[in-house]
Amino acid sequence: MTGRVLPRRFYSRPTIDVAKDLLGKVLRHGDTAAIIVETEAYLGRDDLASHSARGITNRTRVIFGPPGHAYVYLIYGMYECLNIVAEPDGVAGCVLIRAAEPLEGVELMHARRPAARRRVDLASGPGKLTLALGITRNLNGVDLTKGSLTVHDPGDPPPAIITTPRIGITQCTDWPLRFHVAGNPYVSGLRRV
DNA sequence: GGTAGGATGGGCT
DNA sequence: GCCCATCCTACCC
Repeated sequence: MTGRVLPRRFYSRPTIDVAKDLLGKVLRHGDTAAIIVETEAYLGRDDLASHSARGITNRTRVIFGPPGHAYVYLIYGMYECLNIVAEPDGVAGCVLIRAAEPLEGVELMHARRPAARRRVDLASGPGKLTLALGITRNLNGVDLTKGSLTVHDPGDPPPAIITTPRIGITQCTDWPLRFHVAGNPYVSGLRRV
């Protein structure tokens, strides 16, 4: 496999630190794997753009739970987004996985995403990424330190990180909580020539 | 090359 | 009933 599975303590830290440190790590699900190249931090309480801003509900319960678990939700009635819960148990905070570079199971990803003509488009967005890796809402709440959905540390040196405001939100639009690998062609929203 | 609009369903007021 | 952490297509330069 691609390095050791990230331990619980990796996730039991400030959400922003987890969001940055997830860049370059390998996300695995079933027969597919991809290198995380773009993330966004969603904080608790004062972050009105986060689902947890309004407190614990049936949907947001996972975000307040123990770190290292998956929060998967449906967006716009058609797509699913993968988040990874951070902060100690009882504290809200999660990291949206926005884009990844396909590593294994590329043929399977193309079959799941026929609209993607090129490899760089397979997982270059939060909805695309879950489709390519076959991640759905039935993985909501699963433990990422064991099971079919895991994150691994390939042991590479930390990448150079660019920080920008988050994308696609209507609240807290200026907060610098989006992170991506500098110069990486697999991030979302790039113009293709 | 660029963009406007539609698909589609769950969560919350 | 309205909002939404999105993506794709059609259409227009």
